[in-house]
Amino acid sequence: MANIYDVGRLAGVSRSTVSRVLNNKGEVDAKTAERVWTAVKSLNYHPNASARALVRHKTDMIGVLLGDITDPYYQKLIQGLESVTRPLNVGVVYYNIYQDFANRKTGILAVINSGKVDGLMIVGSRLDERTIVLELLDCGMPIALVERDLSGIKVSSVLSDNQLGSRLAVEYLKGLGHTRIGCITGDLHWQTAIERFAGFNDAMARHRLPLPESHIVTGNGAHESGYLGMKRFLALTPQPTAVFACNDMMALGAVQAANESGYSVPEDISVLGYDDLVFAPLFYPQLTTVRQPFFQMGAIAALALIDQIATGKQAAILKKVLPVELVERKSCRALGNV
Amino acid sequence: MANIYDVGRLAGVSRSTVSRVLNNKGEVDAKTAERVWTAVKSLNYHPNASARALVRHKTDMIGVLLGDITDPYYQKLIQGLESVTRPLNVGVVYYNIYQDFANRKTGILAVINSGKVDGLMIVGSRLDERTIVLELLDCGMPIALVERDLSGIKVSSVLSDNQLGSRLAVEYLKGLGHTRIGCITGDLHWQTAIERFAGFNDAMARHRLPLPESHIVTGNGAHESGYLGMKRFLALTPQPTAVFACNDMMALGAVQAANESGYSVPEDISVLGYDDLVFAPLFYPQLTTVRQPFFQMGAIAALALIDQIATGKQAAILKKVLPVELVERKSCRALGNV
DNA sequence: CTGTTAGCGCCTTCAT
DNA sequence: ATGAAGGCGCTAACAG
Repeated sequence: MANIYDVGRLAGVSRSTVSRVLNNKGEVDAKTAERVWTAVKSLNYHPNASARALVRHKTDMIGVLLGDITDPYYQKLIQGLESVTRPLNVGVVYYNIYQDFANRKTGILAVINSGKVDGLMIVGSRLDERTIVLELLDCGMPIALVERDLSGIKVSSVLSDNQLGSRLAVEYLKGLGHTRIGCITGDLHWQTAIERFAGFNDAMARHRLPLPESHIVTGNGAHESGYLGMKRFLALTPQPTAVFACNDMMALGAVQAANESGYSVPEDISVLGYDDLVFAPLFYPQLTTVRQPFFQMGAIAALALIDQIATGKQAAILKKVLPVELVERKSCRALGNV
Repeated sequence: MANIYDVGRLAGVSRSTVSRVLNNKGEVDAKTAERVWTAVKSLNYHPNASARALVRHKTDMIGVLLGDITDPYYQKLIQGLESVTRPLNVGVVYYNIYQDFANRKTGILAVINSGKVDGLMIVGSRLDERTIVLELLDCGMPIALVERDLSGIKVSSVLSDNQLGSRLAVEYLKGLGHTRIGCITGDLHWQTAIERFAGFNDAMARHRLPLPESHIVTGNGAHESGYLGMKRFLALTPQPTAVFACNDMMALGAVQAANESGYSVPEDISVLGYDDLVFAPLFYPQLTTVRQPFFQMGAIAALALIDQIATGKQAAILKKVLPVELVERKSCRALGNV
């Protein structure tokens, strides 16, 4: 593996000059530069990343903290964030929390303090993990939060408008003629879930739609809890005519429960999801759902983080709330001709 | 950020001693070691990764080349590989090829040559990319292949028995009484797809099941091609009574097409998938499918790679073919009482 | 058992 | 416009 010294020797210049042309810094004679480049090419030279990181105090890597990278929930978010990191040549390392933030804290701190990454993106986190996030923030490392807000703290965060999303859902369903609407919430330890549920309650009240307690099931975001929620609704008399599942995973569970019980969606009961995961349109019936702009969120957060890294630690403060939209597909139907 | 020098000063020892206790190398007086550890803790010291990598010529990072990390196809594979890397404290960086291996080659080479990773795991790759893989291999970097075999080349590779999988599928369907079985193949530029298709043909012939050309649709692994394939089968007279989709994604597409055309699965037509993706049981109907041992494959490949890294470049040669199994769920039914 | 010394490969003033 | 020299933080002989 050739190093910068070899290149210099082959090009007949000093290492400093090689470094200059490689990094486009300082004035270098065009002829010399060319000689250097040909040497670089012929030696198939690539600067050693560790050496460079050591002297620059910068690794061109960012870390991403998330629950589990294999969760479909993160698909578009990752695509969005990589869409900005790739062209900038910054690498990304994913750290799976597996919903065990507290126990993984030391590992994360080690990563941060060992200088493996220049900044950290934290996607989601439970409400009770506030202090952990604050500790991370304390390290002086640039940080960007996604789907999580830290009231009173100066930190970049990008969110989507969950309250709006739930309102759109309710209004869409109401527009279709539904009045008995059930809701399966997410895990209420999460900011996102709380906001969606609040938005739902709010919209139901505003539109004077009845909301008996039996029409609310506290889920946890998992497929099974959607399944169970739907079973409960199906046992009611009268049944809700529509179910708002606070994420797509639960919506799938709900659809499965309905099917198994001999009901079909949307003929017998409508199901509305939230997130618009990649597979939402691949399902039968294709899921009508509230689309969260994951791709943008990932991209914006990455941009904010990289900007902080470039300009100095935790300099740029931004709170960005993105709008959401309802994507109409096939899992809800208009009432009226029942 | 404290460095090794600070620790030494606080503990009243030289940096070498600190290094020794940190790395458990050489004999160190227990008392001294303790003083060092307390200094380490009180300073919240973590060795700088870049400096360490520079002198050790080892980053404790491995790279993973795959199509797109957000593809559900990789879920369990990643879980498996991380299950071995995490306890060993080796980091992993994912490089998405996005089916554009050739154009990303230079980027990959840069990563390799800049010493960002100690080894490379390559998951899949098209047949015509053989030379690219060979080039990568030429870099002298430890490499492990997954779902790809390089005939005549010394390289670790872990595969699953695709031929067996297809045979199991055919035999299962035959056991259920099906004789008219359609097949939607994957993209035949991929080793995996070729093997599955070969296995299917083979098993059909061995069991003397009729296989008119119309019962074979060349797909590409995507949802839509499963959809299209099913539409073609549905247009046939007589229709196949069962469809073997060579991956779950296409199986979903096939189910959707059937549903849309007013047929239901498995009552009117059976659908059998391949892969057993995480969402296979979350679907309605729950997908009967051939399970590939992704988790194990990822783990074994990671182990092989790490072993190569530890013992020396490209030392261990291994070719491991893992068995597959058929997971019976709800998308196929027995014929007979039609 | 512990300290001294010499780099790992690169970037960056400071001279020239 | 270019070279010389020092140092980023750490590990690994080599002395003692």
